[in-house]
Amino acid sequence: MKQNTLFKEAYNRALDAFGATDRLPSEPELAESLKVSRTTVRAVLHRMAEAGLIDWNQRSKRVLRLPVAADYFPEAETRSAAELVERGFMARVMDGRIGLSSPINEAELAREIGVGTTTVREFLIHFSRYGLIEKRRNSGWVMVGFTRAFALELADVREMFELRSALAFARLPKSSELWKKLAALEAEHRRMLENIDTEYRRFSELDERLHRLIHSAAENRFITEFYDVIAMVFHYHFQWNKKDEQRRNTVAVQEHLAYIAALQAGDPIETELTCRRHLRSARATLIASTPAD
Amino acid sequence: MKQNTLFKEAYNRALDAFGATDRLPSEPELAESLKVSRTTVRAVLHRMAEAGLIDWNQRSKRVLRLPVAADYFPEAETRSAAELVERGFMARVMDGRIGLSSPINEAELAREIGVGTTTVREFLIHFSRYGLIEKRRNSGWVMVGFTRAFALELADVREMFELRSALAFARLPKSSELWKKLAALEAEHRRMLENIDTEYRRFSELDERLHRLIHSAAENRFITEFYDVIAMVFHYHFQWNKKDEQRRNTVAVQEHLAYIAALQAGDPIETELTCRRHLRSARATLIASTPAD
DNA sequence: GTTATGATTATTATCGTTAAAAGACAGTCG
DNA sequence: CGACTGTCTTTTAACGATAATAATCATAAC
Repeated sequence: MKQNTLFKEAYNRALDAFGATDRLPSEPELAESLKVSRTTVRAVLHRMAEAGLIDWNQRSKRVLRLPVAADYFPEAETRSAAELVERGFMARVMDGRIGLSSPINEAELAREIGVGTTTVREFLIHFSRYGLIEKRRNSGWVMVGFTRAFALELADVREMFELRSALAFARLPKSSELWKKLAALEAEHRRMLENIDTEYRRFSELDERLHRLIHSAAENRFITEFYDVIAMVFHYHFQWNKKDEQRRNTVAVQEHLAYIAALQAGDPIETELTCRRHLRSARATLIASTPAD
Repeated sequence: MKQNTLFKEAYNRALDAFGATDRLPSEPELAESLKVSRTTVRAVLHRMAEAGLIDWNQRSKRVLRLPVAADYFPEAETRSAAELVERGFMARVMDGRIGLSSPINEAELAREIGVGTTTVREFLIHFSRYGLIEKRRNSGWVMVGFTRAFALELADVREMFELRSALAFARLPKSSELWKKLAALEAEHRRMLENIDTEYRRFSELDERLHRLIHSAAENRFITEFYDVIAMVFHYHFQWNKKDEQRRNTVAVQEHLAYIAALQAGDPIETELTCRRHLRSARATLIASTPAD
């Protein structure tokens, strides 16, 4: 049966929002801020009243006491079956329990993760869009990606898309919101470079934000969505290949800064040059950590 | 419950293969040729024996009589629930019952098509990879594609990919198998042009084969897979927009021939020119039939 | 008269179950 | 001895059922 994880998660977030105010807002307002339906909001309010946190009578929702740690639901109970499957699957990919050409067994995964087979199946169908796993009719799934060929093909498309996006970015009117975001990212890069010895592990997150920002200039859903594939592959790649990480990331931050400067100058030639240079090292890093075919 | 559609379909195909020979091959051989497991082959043989078609005793499978129409299972019973859903959904998109920003109701679709909700759900998850429908959390799906913006974004990526593939094609060594396939397609184009008045409806199929051939030169799974999206959109577009079809297709065949000639000449400049010209008209046709935003 | 509430209805997320189909294994036939 | 068969085990495909959640609608409060 479906677990009320959404309710529990919303309840926890609602507790976080118990601020200075001694009255809670209306149901529709709460629904809006918690991003859930009114039905769930009402369930949350009922529980708060039961727990003696508020005195709830129609429109009046008076705060009786502030929440303490014991009022929160354990975080584990706030994860839907679908999330459990995703985490469980990814963990298995990362630690190698699911490796290249491993067969993937729906029932076994479901049992281990503790969810129904349907949920696992739906996750795999969805995940197959990234091209890393494939299905054989009336038989199981196999991991096919993470080969060198896969990485090369991914890198090729990435370069095509990013170059186009970067040139579109350079052409943006100076009034665009994206320039402000770029400036903010530039500042973050500089801060990171100053403390690179301690900060270099945060690079992969910064990298994703910069590339997504640039891709957003293309205003093309196919390009934007393709970045999901890249992000996933790089995310897992970064988890694997820790060798030389600090040096690689330092170089990458510098490449980013040159790239950002070229964009800000609106110089297409320099943009193309710095973009290519950065993507070339990203490609090399990725390729180096894939098994040879 | 799962229906034995695979068995029925394999049985029908096995009947088709009842040739001159009076003995059927071994189980593993049958399994190989029918592309099913031995389990299914044995079910087929059991049924054939019951129907008096063969005398089956261990390795001996003697043909007693040739199959007649009544021996076949009705075609409707050979379609899996998943296929039913796909056809049912597509039919609804084409005849407009599911239109732009229509909400899509899993339970309702399932009831109408006569399958379980899970099957519909899995189809929708899979189909969502084409970017035409989107899901809202804990709520239904909506049709979002087939807008002008979607068409423009699709056309942009298509041009990027096809240009790259075409240039790769032009660079292929003359020994490549792909040149033979291209020559065969060229001949088909010429034949079609001669009888364009009667043949023009077959163009869309020819178009897909040519473009898939060209894309295959890129040897990139992301490019190849992207053509699935294009093919689907064009397929449905061709179903809708019958206006002016003969004239459009005549022009397109001529553009194809020029494009093919440029490829065969191995001339990159001319390839790019003819490729762009053809894609420009394809884009115009597509855009013209999408609703303005 | 607008916005909020309470009650009701519709729809999704997820599970457990079962027939179909695939796969494994030991024994048998040529 | 190697391929084939019969039997048994494992796994997928698909269904129906139910709690959670969203959506709707009439009424009440401001």
